[in-house]
Amino acid sequence: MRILGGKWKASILWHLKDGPVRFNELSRMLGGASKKMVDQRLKELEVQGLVTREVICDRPIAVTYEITEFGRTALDILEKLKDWTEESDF
Amino acid sequence: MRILGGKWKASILWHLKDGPVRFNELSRMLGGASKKMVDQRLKELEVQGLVTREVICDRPIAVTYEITEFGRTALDILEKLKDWTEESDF
DNA sequence: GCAACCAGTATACTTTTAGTAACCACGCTA
DNA sequence: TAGCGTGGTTACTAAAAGTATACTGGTTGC
Repeated sequence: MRILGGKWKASILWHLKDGPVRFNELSRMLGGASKKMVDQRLKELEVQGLVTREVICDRPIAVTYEITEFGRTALDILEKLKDWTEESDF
Repeated sequence: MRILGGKWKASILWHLKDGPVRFNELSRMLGGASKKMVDQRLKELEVQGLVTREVICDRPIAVTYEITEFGRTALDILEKLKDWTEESDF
């Protein structure tokens, strides 16, 4: 729970599952999350090795975030959790 | 995360896996958790249907908490999470 | 030159969660 | 009858998590 808990980490991983996504795109996907939150969570996920940060070009500054193989193993478990919540009546 | 998150719920379910446990016994098992914390989490788990509360009013007031079948399905997933954290280097 | 977009940073604030300490009513035992 | 253990409750504080808003410095397109 310390590693994957909180309001946003699972959502971030979920939104990265189909490939790299840019910072602002991700912010929009997450709707209610402030940039600060997205930024903080991404930094944590990067330190944890679940996500990688890549600067695509300096000129029009572009950064993408991509889920790692290790991050996908986390996502597998999060999907099981999701299935469980959907089977029950929460 | 809203359902199973927080610092104590997973530990409580874990300690109930081998059968009913009394309130104070559970408090001691959880070490650093105050009675208030244990009480609050148990109430939530009861509302969620993961745990049942039974008053065994033998005259010396005794209450036990027991994990439900549904609670065990949650425990299965929490064990997967635990395995995952142990495979990685957290 | 201006607006809008990019990837952030800074600061202040509110809300939620965790935790402490003291208390109650009851029963048992020395 | 004093002190312990049982299952709580109440009032409070501290810390973590999240929100809001403004800001920087650069780029793109008109």
